[in-house]
Amino acid sequence: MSNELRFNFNPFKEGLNHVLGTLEKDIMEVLWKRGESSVKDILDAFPADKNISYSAVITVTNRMTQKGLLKKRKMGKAYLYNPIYDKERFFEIVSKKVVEGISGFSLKSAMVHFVDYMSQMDPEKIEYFSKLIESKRKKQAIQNEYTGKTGKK
Amino acid sequence: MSNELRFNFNPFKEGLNHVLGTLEKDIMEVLWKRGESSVKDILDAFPADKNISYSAVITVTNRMTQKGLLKKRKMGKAYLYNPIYDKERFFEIVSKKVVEGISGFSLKSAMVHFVDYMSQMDPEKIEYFSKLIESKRKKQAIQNEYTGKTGKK
DNA sequence: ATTATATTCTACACATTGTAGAATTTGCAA
DNA sequence: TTGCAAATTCTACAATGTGTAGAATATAAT
Repeated sequence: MSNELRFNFNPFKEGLNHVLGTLEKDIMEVLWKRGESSVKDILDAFPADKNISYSAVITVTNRMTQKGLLKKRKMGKAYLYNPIYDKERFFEIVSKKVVEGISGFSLKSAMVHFVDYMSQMDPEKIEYFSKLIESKRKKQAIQNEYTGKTGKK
Repeated sequence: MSNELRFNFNPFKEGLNHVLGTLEKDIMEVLWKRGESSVKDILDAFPADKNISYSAVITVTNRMTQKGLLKKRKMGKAYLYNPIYDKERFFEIVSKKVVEGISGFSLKSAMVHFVDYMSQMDPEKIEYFSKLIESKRKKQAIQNEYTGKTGKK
């Protein structure tokens, strides 16, 4: 069984909802905040006005477990759920996969729009990015000296 | 009625299937190749071994029309379908939206992985990219001289 | 052993995509 | 002008993903 994390990216949503459904997102956020939690814990953590059944939560946490988002372990009579990836790592994984995907889809467009996007941001952002690239280029240049290669991987 | 193009991006597929279903993709490719075509034209353009019904194609072309991918016009007794965006433009639109999405999702990760991705490519690619950025920075610097602003939008 | 509580099972709703049969419409040709 | 071939529309089912929850069942702790 492949346990690799699978997801879709919806460009028309925001934040975690790019990748997760509404309830999935709520659950994920509770787990990241509280750490390992039972279904009851999760329900208790929801705002009082959020009316959602025990069953609904359990169904979704189990689906998330199958999807490779959560792991669970039995503790007493209940299961405790915990994210497989912490929040940073999760964003990391999604970013990587989407960036690779969109780069493979159309590298040139991706580059152009990426720069466009950044140019609307702080100059700091673009600065940081420039530095990232320069350091990468230097690394490559050094490697090429050693290997005599062209840099193509 | 909002006619804006809507799509999901599946990072685990390839090429057009990042964004389109299998049949949708086949249809789109026929239309980009042949230009305006009837359902029959599309069916004829499919490889002989591809067994797909007239109804199936018509259903999907109509759904694609609703989704903002195709437009249709009546010609004789049949409808002719045509992509709203040519292939370049389509890739353009998808790239832009996904890049904006993933940048908003996690700019720093996006930057890092974007550079990583390119560093596995030709040095030319990274070079091109560096230039894009530098020219953008210069443009901004000039603008700032005029406006006295910080560059923040 | 009882019981509160947690799980499992099942199921329905909606959205997207693939698929296609049946019924109906329609344009053109004779 | 009418009849037929061809095209459309209508309807429907399957699979997948997500939200939702009731009913039945299992189980741990007292």
